[in-house]
Amino acid sequence: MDRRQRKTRETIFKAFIFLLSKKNFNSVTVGEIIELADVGRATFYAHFETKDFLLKELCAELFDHIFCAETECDGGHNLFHCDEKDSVFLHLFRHIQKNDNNIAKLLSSANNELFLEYFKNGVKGLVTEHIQEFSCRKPQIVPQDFWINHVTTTFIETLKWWLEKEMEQPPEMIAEYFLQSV
Amino acid sequence: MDRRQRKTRETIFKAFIFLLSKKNFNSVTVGEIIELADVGRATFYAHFETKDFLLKELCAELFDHIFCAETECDGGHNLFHCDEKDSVFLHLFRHIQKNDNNIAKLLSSANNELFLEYFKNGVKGLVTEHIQEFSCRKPQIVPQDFWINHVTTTFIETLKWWLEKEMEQPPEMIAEYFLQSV
DNA sequence: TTTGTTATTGAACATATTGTTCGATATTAT
DNA sequence: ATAATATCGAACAATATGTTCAATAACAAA
Repeated sequence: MDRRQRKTRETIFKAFIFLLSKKNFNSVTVGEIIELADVGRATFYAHFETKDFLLKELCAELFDHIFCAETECDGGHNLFHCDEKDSVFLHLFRHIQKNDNNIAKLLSSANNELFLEYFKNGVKGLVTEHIQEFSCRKPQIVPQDFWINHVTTTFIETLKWWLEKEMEQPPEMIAEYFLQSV
Repeated sequence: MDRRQRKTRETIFKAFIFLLSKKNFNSVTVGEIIELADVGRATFYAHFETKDFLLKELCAELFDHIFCAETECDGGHNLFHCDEKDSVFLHLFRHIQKNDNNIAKLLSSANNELFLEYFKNGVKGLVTEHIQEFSCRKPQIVPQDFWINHVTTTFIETLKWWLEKEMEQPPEMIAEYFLQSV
């Protein structure tokens, strides 16, 4: 990809993230974004069809690499499975707390619903792969897809609760809360 | 309240609900609402400051009366406590399935996030009042507000799951799913 | 019924936002 | 150097927002 493209793409993302931390998605206008990013109007629309597409691509950039880490289970960069004793979910909590790339910031912004909805898809994939670790606690009567959904949303809601508390608890404790309540 | 006011207020709500069932909140315009409701532009703004206020007042009208039913525990209209054996939550599931006032329709529309967020506040109140019924299952280590939040969101997510399945299961079964998984 | 009050109307209005177009300019890769 | 391409900026039509105002209709109380 052209360096110019990469640059404008990044500055637009940066401006967008900043504005999302100030106000909610609906009231952020394209005009504000391009003014803050200092790019031409035509340039914006050359990159993103609409504001909604901008959001989708931002989500993809933020979350996608997190949820495909199992496949590349080789080097030291792997977030998951590096320590057999620790659960995948503890690693996720840790990774979010490190706050490398604005994830925690966005997940706890006024628009958290927006991002959490996207985030949920990734978590659901993880849960589905690790569902056997929870199957012993599953009540007989509930269907499997209900159970997967329940474990997933319990993770999400645990995370939301943690973010609202401004992550004052250590990730180990939060992971324990999650595991205990499910 | 003036009959004229009540009438236009209702027709605006009706038009709004119809449009929300067709497309998402952001793409519904004031122009569409007043055209469908057949009221003047000035009339709309005499009733509602903005589209967001319209949404809030609609939520209030739909949900508020449901969540203060405990106080008026006298006549046969009472949704809760009429049968000591049944839980408050089973009654809620039943009431939603009856679908008197578009609640199920809106909760399962493309905008369900919008309404469920509002709905959640009411459920949280109910859960808080009935939390002792769940306290025996509460893990020791989790704080009380975490536990209340968990029970609440489990209810909400159970409801969402049910709505996605188009309420094919009887409310008794859903209430059982909910009670078992929490 | 009459009278004073209030809600609605419709049209016009300024303002803001969206998404597109196009020629000129600057940057990149070969 | 040259060809391709990204950006610019300004203008543009189309749409949406929210306000204003005088005329009209519906209401409540006498």
